[in-house]
Amino acid sequence: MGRGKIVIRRIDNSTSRQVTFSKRRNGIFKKAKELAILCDAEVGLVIFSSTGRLYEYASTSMKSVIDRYGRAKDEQQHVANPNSELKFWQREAASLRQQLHNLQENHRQLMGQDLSGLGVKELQTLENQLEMSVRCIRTKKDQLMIDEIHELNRKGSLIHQENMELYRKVNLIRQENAELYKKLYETGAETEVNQDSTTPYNFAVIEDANTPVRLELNPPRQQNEAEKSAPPKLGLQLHP
Amino acid sequence: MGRGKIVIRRIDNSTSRQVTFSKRRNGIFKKAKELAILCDAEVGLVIFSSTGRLYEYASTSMKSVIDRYGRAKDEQQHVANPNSELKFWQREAASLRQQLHNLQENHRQLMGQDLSGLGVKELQTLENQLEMSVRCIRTKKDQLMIDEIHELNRKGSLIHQENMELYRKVNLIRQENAELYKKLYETGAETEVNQDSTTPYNFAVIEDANTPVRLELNPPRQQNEAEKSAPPKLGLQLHP
DNA sequence: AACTATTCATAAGC
DNA sequence: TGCTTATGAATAGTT
Repeated sequence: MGRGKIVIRRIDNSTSRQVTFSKRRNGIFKKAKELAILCDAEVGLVIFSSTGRLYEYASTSMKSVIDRYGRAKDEQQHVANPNSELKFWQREAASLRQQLHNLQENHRQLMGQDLSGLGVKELQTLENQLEMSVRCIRTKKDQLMIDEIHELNRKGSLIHQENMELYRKVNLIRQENAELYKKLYETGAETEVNQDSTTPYNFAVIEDANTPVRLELNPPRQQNEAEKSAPPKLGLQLHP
Repeated sequence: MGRGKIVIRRIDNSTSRQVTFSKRRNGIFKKAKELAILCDAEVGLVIFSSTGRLYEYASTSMKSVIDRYGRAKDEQQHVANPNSELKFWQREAASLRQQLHNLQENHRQLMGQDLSGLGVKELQTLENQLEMSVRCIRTKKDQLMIDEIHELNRKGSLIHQENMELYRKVNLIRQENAELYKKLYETGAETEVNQDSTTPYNFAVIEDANTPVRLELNPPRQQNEAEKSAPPKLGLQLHP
C-alpha cells in the first residue's frame, strides 16, 4: 500500500527507515487498539526502535498483560509454583475475572445488546424478566411519588392551619386596632392605619386521595381584600 | 477496508467477533513482523482473545522483550520481589471483587430488586433503559419468528406445489386405470381396483404477508374422496 | 475458507 | 515532522 510495492527487508537508508518506522508504528498501534475494542481482547504491544527508544501500548495495562502472559505460560508448562499463596490469589483473580465476564455478558443482554446467540424462547424469558423489572421499578417509583405527594399534603395542611390561625389573629388585632382608632378619633388625633395585611401563599388540601392521582399546581394568587372570609382553596390539589 | 465502513466498538455477534479477531490478529502479526524487519526494531506482541486464549509474537524472544521492557521501565524490581507480586494479586483480586460487586448491584437493580437507595429520577432512568431493552429484545424475537414463519411458508409452498403435481399424476394414473379396467372388463376378467389414494397433509399459503402477521395453525385433515377437485386450502395461513 | 467491493494504510514526493 | 496522493493491502460482508 503506497506509491509502489516494497519488499520486506531492512530499509538501508536510515532516514526513510525512521520515517517508515514512525508511520508504521502509528499504524500498528491503531490496529492493536481496534483489535482490543472490536474483539474484546487484551492486547499488549512493545516496540523498541532501532535507536533503542521504547514505544508501548496495552489495552489494559502492560503489567496486567505481562503478568497474565507469565501465568498463561506457567499454566502451559504445568510448572507448579511452590508459592501456594501466590497461586491462590492468581486463581482467585482468574475466577473473579471469569465471573465478571459472565456477568458482563448477562448485563449486556439485559441492556438489549449482544442478542445474536439467543433463540426465541430465551428472548421471551429475557423479555418477561425485563417486564417484571419494569413493573417493580414503576411500582417503587409510583410509591415514592405518592409518598412525596402525601408528605407535601401534610405540610400543606399544617401551613394551611397556621394560615387560618394567623387570619384569626389578624382579624382580632384589626378589631383591636379599630377600637383603638375609634378612641383616638374621639380624642381628636388623626393617624393613618394600614388597612392591608399581607396574605401568604396558601394551600387547600383534600387528603383522602389514593392511587392513581392527578396533580395540579396552580400559581399562587395574592389577595388583599376580603380578609374576613375564609382563605380560598387554591394551589396543590389532589383529585381522586 | 472492507465491504463497508465499521465503527470501532465491540462486535456484538460472537461469531463475527471471532472471525474478525482471527483475521485482524493475522493482520497485526504480519504488520509487527514487517515493522521489525523493515525498521530493525525489537517488537513484542501479546494478545489474549476474549475467550482467554494467548497469541504472541516476538521479533527476538518474548523473554528478551519483557526483560528489556522491564529494564527500560526500571521496574523489574516488583517482578523479582515475590512479596510485592503477592500484593499485586491481592490488589488485583480486590479490584475485581469491587467491579463484580458494582456490576452485581447494577444487575440486581436491572432485575427490579434492591431499589431502596434510588430516587424518582434514577428509577425513571432505569425504567427507560429497561423499556429500550425490551424493545430491542422484542424486535429481535419478532424478527426471528417472522423469519421462521417465512421459512415455513416457503417450505409449505413447495410441498403444496408437490401436492398439486401428485394430484395431477394420481388423476392421470386413475384415468389410465379406468381404461385398463374397461378393457379387462370387456375381455371378461374381474379385478378389484383400489379407488383410494392417500392424500398427504397440504398447505395453502398466501405469500405476500408482512409484519405484523397473525398466525393460525389448523390440524391437518385427512381426505379420502373428491380427489378430482383441487386440494382444498387449509393448514398454515397468514393474514396480513 | 474463498471471494470481492471497499475502505484503509502507506510509499513516495514535497 | 506534516500533508498530499496514487496505489497496494487489509478486511467486512457474502457465499
